[in-house]
Amino acid sequence: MKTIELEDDLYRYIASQTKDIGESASDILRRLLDVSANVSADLTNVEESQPHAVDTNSETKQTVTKSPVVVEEEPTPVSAPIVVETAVEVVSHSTLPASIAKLIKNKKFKETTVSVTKFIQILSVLYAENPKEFDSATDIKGRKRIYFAKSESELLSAGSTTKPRHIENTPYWVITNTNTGRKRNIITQLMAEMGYTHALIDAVSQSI
Amino acid sequence: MKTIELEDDLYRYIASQTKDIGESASDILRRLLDVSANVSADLTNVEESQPHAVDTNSETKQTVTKSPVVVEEEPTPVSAPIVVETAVEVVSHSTLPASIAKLIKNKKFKETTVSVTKFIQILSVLYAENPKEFDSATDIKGRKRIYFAKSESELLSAGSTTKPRHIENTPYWVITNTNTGRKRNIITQLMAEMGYTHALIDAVSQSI
DNA sequence: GACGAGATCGGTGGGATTGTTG
DNA sequence: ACCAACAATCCCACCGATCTCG
Repeated sequence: MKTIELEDDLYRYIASQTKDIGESASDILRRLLDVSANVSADLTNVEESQPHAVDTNSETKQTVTKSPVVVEEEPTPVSAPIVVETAVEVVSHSTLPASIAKLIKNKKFKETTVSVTKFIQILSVLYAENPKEFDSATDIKGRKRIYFAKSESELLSAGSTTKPRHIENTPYWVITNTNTGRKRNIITQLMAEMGYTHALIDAVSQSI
Repeated sequence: MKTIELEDDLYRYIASQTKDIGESASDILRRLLDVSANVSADLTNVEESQPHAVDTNSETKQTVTKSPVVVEEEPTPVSAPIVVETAVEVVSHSTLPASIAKLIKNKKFKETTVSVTKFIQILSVLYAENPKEFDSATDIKGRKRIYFAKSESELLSAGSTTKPRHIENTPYWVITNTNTGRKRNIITQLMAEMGYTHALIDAVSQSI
């Protein structure tokens, strides 16, 4: 066995070409490159685990902060009205404000109890505000999963049950199978990389 | 960067497809698979500059071209973001600065809190700066462990739980299971043997 | 691949701390 | 016995995704 390095996007592309569950990198590449296998054994290493440790779960810490940004609450019509679909609620058509500062003050937004919905909306607005910065900040990722991608399949292939969701009015998809604490983390990391101020970042994270 | 394992013959086949001297595995595979590089390359300028994304109406221009991956867009009632295809693309190698002096001033680098990450990056750049000197300096070692080797297994066999890591864009692997102090030591010893000035060595060690 | 959301808890990686050696 | 240098155990914070609950 030999080891080679691949840039992340290339790796994801290759992974996404998996046809059979459990295929190795070699299997996939052989198919793509049309190179037939030689007849020899290939072993797969199994990782062993460590005894576990104490669990301190601090992913969800609540600190109430006031948003430092003073903005008008008036919802500004954005070019594209977005459709919020919920099984429970009645809200169907809403218009997202043009800036996050406004979004998090928006009445409809604040009334939402479903954090995934807020999560997606925040991302949508962040993209609208600055597509380029958003673009380059989407490389944030967890230990195994990637958080953003331009296709559902890319996210699916980097983890199991990631529950990808499309971000409205955006070429991006996000992972959704996370607790609220992690959703806040993702927003925090993303905004930090996009260059937002600490204060605004806090306010937005808090709003989920 | 991601690492994958390939069966030997497949590896040899891919290596044999090298067209330009010094091509990386990614370069070769991109050509063979017809996957273009994404332009992102976050070569964050050393001398600062993160636009504070407060202002909105900036142009929405998409420049990232994607691989053959199918992007499934959800039908939106209104005009979806337009993806402009670009032919231009160059960057494919590492996004690290070319010299340690720059590396330790780099914003992204300084923001990193994980010392292992910085450790690896420093080594990667040191190698890039002077592979030959680096080469001959890698013989430094501890009482039982060796610190550098060209393969993971070599390091594993010279100690228990050494947590070897591959140094990007380099044929080397390093030991990682050390406290920060020792990481500094290793850098210090290495750079000393490579002939760097005391001042620079200090600055770099300090930066971890 | 079809119920969705997300808290809970098992897993893992970082590296300070503690044990070991000359 | 003590000290400095080194090794690697082990605790903690972070991350993933299963599983509970509405």
